[in-house]
Amino acid sequence: MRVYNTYTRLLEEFKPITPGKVRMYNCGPTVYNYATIGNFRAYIFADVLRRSLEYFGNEVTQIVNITDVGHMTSDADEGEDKMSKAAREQKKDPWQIAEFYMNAFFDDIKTLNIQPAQKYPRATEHVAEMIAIVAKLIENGHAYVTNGNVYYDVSSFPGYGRLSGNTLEQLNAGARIEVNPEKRNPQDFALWKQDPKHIMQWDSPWGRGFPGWHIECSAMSSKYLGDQFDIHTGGEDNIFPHHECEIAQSEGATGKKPWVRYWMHTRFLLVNGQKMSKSLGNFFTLRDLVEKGCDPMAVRYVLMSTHYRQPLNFTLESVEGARESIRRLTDFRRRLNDASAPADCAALPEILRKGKEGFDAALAEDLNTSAALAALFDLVREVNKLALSRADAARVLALLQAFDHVMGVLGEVKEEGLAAEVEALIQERLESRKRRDFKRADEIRQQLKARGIVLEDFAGGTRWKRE
RNA sequence: GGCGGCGUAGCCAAGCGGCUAAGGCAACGGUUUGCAAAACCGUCAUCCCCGGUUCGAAUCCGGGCGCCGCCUCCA
Repeated sequence: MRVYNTYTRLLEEFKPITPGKVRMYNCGPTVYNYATIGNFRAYIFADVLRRSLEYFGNEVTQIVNITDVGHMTSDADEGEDKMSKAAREQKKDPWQIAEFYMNAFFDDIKTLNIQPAQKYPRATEHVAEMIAIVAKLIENGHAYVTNGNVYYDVSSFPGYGRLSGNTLEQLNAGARIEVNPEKRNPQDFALWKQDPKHIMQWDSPWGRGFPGWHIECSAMSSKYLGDQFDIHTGGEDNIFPHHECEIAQSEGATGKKPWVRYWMHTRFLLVNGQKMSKSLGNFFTLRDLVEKGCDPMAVRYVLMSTHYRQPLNFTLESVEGARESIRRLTDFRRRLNDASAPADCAALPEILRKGKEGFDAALAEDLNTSAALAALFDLVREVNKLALSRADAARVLALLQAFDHVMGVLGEVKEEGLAAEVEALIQERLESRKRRDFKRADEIRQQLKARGIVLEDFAGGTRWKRE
């Protein structure tokens, strides 16, 4: 498998530190609001990556953090942090806000068929670990204390800027930041802050305060994955400053390099070709889409079917298309039940082999999900031309399920029953057709259609599906 | 101003120097069907614009135009 590493800007052969075992950290949600489909693009990418690694035979330990300490909002918001702002607006305390939106997040990932990570550590439960790293950084000469605040001294870490492609000089030149006289360099970032107005506070060796933006990921990743691990993912907006600072913290504290072997970042999502924003009216949470009648699996399909390093243009039309694509696949699967050829099809093994080869090769090339889907649809078309035996159908089904372990859009085969009355009608219709009483047959089909049951006749009888 | 990326059919989207530019959706024709549905076959793109490099460019280079991300901690 090859993956694109943001750090080296190269496609690299993926080799986990421990063969067959992958340790992965995904930047998770800040739980001050519902996650948007833009956020979910990143989470679904992480999910498909994890599923692909498993598909290729790896055991994956996946950690997703829950940021339940406030990050600051934009400058325009006058520096109020996101948690406090939500708390004020909703007249709740920040802890309640975090609890509420964390649960909403768990509901949403279930709706999107995202496999649960092994652990979802919460920042507020790891403040002691953060303090330990900050202390270590001070001891190692990477951080300094002023007025109860602790800052990271970026000039002490020569690699600062490597991930994002910035240099300190460039950052200085473009700086629109005001000089904070407490800081040695304008780019120094806070590891621990004091502010009596802040609602969430903890005791520390430097006084009562709260942790800086970036320290939680350094603390929680090393706690659950060790001082060095394989993959770290996030949205492209995390590259700088968040991940840049994390590297400086973790490598500065442990002295071990590289902290992370492969950095993988998802590109942003656009809606109707534009940045998602409330003023443009193209701002969607998963719940917004479900309310509009979008099938969550179709949303998942849209989000996973574009390569993760391409901008994804999300449109309601594309969700509709995705729903039809899924239907083509589920119809295909359903039809396998009716396979009844007396002998195995000689052409099938080669078609399956080619399909799997194409699918695997696409995934192995930096998770090219679009190409993987193309290989799957090619296979579907070829198989649709064949007359399959029961054993053939089982072979196709097994492969389809293996593919869906990665895609996660088809779900389990549901053994759904029908009401006895409906069964009776279908039976009656079969008999009507035998008598060539097509009037009655069509009447029954109309009747069932009104109840959301679609009938399809084929050589071996009649099959049904729900609309 | 600095750094990075994108622009391929009505829509979504692969391809990143060389077979007829993948795949899905939609649309339209046909085969099949009692009628349907599903399925199958067919039709549907000179790859944003202009110039250049090359035997050969959607793919590389230069210049436009459009869109997107980042450029920090602040209270």
